[in-house]
Amino acid sequence: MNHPQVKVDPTFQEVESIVSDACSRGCFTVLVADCRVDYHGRSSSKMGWGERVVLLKPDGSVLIHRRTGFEAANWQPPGCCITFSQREGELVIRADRRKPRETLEVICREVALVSSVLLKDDASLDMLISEQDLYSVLRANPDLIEPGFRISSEQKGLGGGKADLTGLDRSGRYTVVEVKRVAADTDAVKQLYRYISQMRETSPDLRGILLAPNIRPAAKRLAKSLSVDYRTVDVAQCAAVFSKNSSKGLDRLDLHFT
Amino acid sequence: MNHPQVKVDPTFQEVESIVSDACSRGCFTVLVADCRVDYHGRSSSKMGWGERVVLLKPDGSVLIHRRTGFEAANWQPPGCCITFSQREGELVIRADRRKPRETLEVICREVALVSSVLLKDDASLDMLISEQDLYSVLRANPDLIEPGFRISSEQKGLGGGKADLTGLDRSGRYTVVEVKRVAADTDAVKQLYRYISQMRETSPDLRGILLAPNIRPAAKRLAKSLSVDYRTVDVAQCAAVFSKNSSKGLDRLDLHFT
DNA sequence: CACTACATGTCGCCC
DNA sequence: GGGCGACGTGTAGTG
Repeated sequence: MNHPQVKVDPTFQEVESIVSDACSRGCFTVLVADCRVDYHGRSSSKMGWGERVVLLKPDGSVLIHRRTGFEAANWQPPGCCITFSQREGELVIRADRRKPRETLEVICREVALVSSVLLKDDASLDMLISEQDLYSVLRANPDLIEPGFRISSEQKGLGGGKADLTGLDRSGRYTVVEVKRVAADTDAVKQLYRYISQMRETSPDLRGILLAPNIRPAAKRLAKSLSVDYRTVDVAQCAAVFSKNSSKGLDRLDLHFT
Repeated sequence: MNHPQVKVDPTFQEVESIVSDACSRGCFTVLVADCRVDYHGRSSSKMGWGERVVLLKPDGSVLIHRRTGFEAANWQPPGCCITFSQREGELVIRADRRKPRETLEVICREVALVSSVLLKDDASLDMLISEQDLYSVLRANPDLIEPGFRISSEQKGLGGGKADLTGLDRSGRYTVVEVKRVAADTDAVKQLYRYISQMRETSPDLRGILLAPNIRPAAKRLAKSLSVDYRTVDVAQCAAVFSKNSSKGLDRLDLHFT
């Protein structure tokens, strides 16, 4: 594994030299600094002096993390231009974005640690049970939607969006199915209803089924009032089916539930 | 400024001792490690071996950052329980969340750097032009909504949500105003329409105005079909008014546009 | 605890 | 490049 370059209590000179070297070599840089931060762009923010962890990535993204909280206090997305300068005994890290025009300035009065490392990382991040994977399992096991259900299309384009699944229920009624991997909220109901209301102009007998692990109370009420049916799907079971068959090297079309 | 504790190429023993010490003292920990990551919860993901930067915060949040990209590849929000263990020559960092039940495992086969530091940071992060601030400016300058407009209420609670502003237009027609700091999308129109449709039961002559810097075409069409009016607001101008008056120490009630 | 609206959301897909 | 919807969205405010 690549050795990180580390310097405790560096001078601003050392920070600049280490970081500019890091940038040119595509390194990931971590700073611990006593700084204040100004941001201007879609919004504006100002954060006073305090000690934070600053991440500088080789793709031009910047993250300023405070002691607590999941989200970065300030940031700049990938693709922005990072420059350094010194003024009045302070080190200024500036990250500029073009579109939308946004500027971020990290003014450091002291840097406690600078570290840069060339990260070797070719792995892919695989979401093991995405909404797509759910479709695969459902396509191979339409009974999980409703006993006797027959799927006729997947991701069928409709005005203003795509219907997840369409098909015929056991009584032969044409049905649009909206699949959610997480709890269905009112937006999911509205989304499904948008498809249905368009198609009902031509086929008034159309059914709508919202398929999700569970449903929020407000969404349930809305579904009821809009005559949209709701059915539960066991995502864990689908994930098990999916991973079981994936490990056998089967194509998604053959993900049969046994 | 507090000195960071740093160790290059630490043994797993050293990592555990440094990090457990860090956690107990409320320190912020940064690891550079060759690791793979498993996540299970609302979704599931698997990421193979690679070198990443792992942040462990004293509030229990975990972030795993890869070489590029703004977002963390895997994470755990604040409040989760972090434990360490060693098995088969690997260091396992486990972060568990209760609600929803989610688990994150970072399996390290090598740690290149561990650093922990007690961050001193009492500053507040001030967003200089929030939606609230926009209301302040609009309240003091209702003509920015529409010439002759008179505001009667702010954040008025309605069934299932809050109307940003209500008031009377120059002709005395009762009006609900939905304010957006960014481009208005279809959700904004739907949100406003929900308020209006409820209130139209009692006052059928009700107007709805969507006030935003600009509007998406789909939202514009929807607004038209639902008889919701749309007007632009210059957020930059409002921000200028806001900051100008704020610097004079004026109360929000007095943010007059001059 | 559940629901709602906001976010410098970011990201990826498709036109 | 802009529009549009999804996200393990997270977060704050409120009943």
